[in-house]
Amino acid sequence: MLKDLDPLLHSQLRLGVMSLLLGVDSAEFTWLKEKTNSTAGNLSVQLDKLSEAGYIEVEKSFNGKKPLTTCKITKKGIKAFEDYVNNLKGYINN
Amino acid sequence: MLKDLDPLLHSQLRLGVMSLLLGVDSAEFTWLKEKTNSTAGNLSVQLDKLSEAGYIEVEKSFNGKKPLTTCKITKKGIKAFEDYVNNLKGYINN
DNA sequence: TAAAGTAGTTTATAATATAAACCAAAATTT
DNA sequence: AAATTTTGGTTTATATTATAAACTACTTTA
Repeated sequence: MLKDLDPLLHSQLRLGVMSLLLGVDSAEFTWLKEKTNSTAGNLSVQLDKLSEAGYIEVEKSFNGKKPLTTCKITKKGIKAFEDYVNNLKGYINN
Repeated sequence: MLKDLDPLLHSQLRLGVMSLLLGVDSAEFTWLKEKTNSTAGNLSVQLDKLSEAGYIEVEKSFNGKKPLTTCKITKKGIKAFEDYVNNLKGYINN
């Protein structure tokens, strides 16, 4: 039977962010923005959602005097991603 | 680079319908409703969207005097599904 | 023949995604 | 050195989407 897909991950931009974060130790806002080809506003909102869900950790610091936002996937995020992929397979593997 | 996901397919209910239709010759409205665990209203709307996109064909007939809605995936729908899955793999494989 | 069930559609509302507008500071241009 | 543009974002408004509620039309059952 088809399993429900975590609505937090079933969003192109949030899924893209999570996918990218899985492959790195941590990532900067601007890098994610470039890689996902998203607008800063949209990315900012979606990062907040992932952060509130505990799927990522967002650290806001300064690089000299410029703001620097760094993101890192959490254990919970990795688990959620894996579950999502497993459920998704029910849809796409016939 | 992450490819865009067809927004028509990147919806749990519509993806579920397409997935189910791939495995059968054709399917009745009530069967899809049961399998996807959706409400009739939601299913009706989403079938319309898939139909308008040419991803499925919807045939409305009568079973005796009861309405009977039958759905069938189209070639275009199969292609769109395959493309969607391929693009999705960029997000979930690694 | 009244009530309940079937098979849907239409419309209204809630949720979501996205874009536009904005902010503060830094770097660049004139 | 004052004005303009760029960087790195956030906030807010709007458009899109999903979902639920209400409705239609007909049928079956009590």
